[in-house]
Amino acid sequence: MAFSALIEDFKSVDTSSLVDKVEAKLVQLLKDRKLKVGDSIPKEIELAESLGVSRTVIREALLRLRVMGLIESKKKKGAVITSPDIFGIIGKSMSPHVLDQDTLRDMFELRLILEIGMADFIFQRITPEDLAELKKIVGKEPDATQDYLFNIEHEIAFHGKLYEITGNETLRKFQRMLLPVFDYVHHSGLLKKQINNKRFVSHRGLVEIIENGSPEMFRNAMRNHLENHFSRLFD
Amino acid sequence: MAFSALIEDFKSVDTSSLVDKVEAKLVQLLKDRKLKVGDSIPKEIELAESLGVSRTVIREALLRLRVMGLIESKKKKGAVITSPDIFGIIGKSMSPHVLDQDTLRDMFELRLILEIGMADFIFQRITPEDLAELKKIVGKEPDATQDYLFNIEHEIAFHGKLYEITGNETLRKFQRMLLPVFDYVHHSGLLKKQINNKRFVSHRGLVEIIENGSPEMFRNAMRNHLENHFSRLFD
DNA sequence: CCGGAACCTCAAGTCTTACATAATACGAAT
DNA sequence: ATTCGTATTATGTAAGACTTGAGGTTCCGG
Repeated sequence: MAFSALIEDFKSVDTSSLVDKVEAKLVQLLKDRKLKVGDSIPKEIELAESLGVSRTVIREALLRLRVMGLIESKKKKGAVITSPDIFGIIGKSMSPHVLDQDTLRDMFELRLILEIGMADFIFQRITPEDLAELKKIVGKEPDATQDYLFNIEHEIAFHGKLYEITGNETLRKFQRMLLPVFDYVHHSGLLKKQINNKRFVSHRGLVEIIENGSPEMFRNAMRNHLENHFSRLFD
Repeated sequence: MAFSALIEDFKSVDTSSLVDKVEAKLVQLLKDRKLKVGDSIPKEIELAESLGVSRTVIREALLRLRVMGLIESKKKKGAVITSPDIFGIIGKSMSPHVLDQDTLRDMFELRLILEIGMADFIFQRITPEDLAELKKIVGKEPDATQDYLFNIEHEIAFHGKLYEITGNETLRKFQRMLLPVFDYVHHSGLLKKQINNKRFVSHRGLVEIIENGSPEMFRNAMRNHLENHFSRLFD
């Protein structure tokens, strides 16, 4: 079919803007050069001249890379490669208000998935100090009647510590990004079912399992601990 | 100490650039106005005038929002709000080559966490059609001696289907982002331990559990299924 | 009355030039 | 030699002009 081939050709005319092309070229340049973090790239003017476009276009392309966290530009040094802090970047752009409801719900679920799934890493990497700190945290565990804000604070401290124990920095960042979303979903009217405050496995119980149990036991206990959230999703 | 207080004061001097401020103002504007997707924001020139800065600055601020996926600008229409596709955005910026080793390893682990943690959602939301498709996929499960590429393809098909079953679109996007990273880490020399090809619980076994078992059983089976990866991390 | 072609308009995209700012390098002065 | 100031340099900000392409309008022909 000469026709479909032709269509394909038409499709392939680049509808992309100048900046798009430059951006692609720069990214490719970065990849090719096997750049390391801290390495610096040519000056804006040099790039402009060598690519035959204005400095404006170069700046816009560089700006994109900067927003994506690929580079960082200093006043005199020019631009240097940086290791992108993925979730830091998204975190900025992602306040709950701008996300649609489906995504919000998805992220709510994502937290549950993570905390159940990370059992093995907790057991593998926990140190005696970690355990001591966990015990200290649950030592102050408030009962259900206690002040609401204090409960929240305690929740964050405990679960945050668990993430920390996994030794997975990316996971922690991810959690920090999820945190406001989770809170938002939890309290906005997004989930129809009411908040259930039955207590299942407590933080104390989880720590007990971390100390004497297995990842398998922990997963089940955590699943149980999170039952209040699950029931709002599933019932 | 008057000194440290002074230092604190000095820290609080506004080191942010003009564009930073404008960006913040715009984001705030978006939040305040309770904008809906598809709504459009003022023209660049108007913004420039009303904020008292040059169009250049406005453009850069807008560009940031665009890169973050908050807005989209058309030739004549001006800029309109869009629902940000979080992982789509990062996916673009995030080829394995630009990530440092720790982050790569973190993301490798993240996949393991997700697949173990998502058990409940699979059981809750699977449909008979999903189950049939899973069976069809494992029906073609290659044995270990088979062609390497075919194995990869099969892996992706099977695990990808599991993500799909969870009904969590954000999770799927996250996985698609993780995929190349996982593959990269798996084959680069990042993990010292050799690839182990012992077979543990098979895909077939997982499907069997999905059909007749419980989330609890599935988590353990999946943990076992992924043992080859875990052992490379832990041993 | 309707369809559509030619034209117009507008806002974003691109380019150019000029100046401001901040970090570094280097040299002079104490 | 240390310190201060100055020159240099590359990014940051500004302003103005021109280009482009998508939307709207007019007006002609059916």
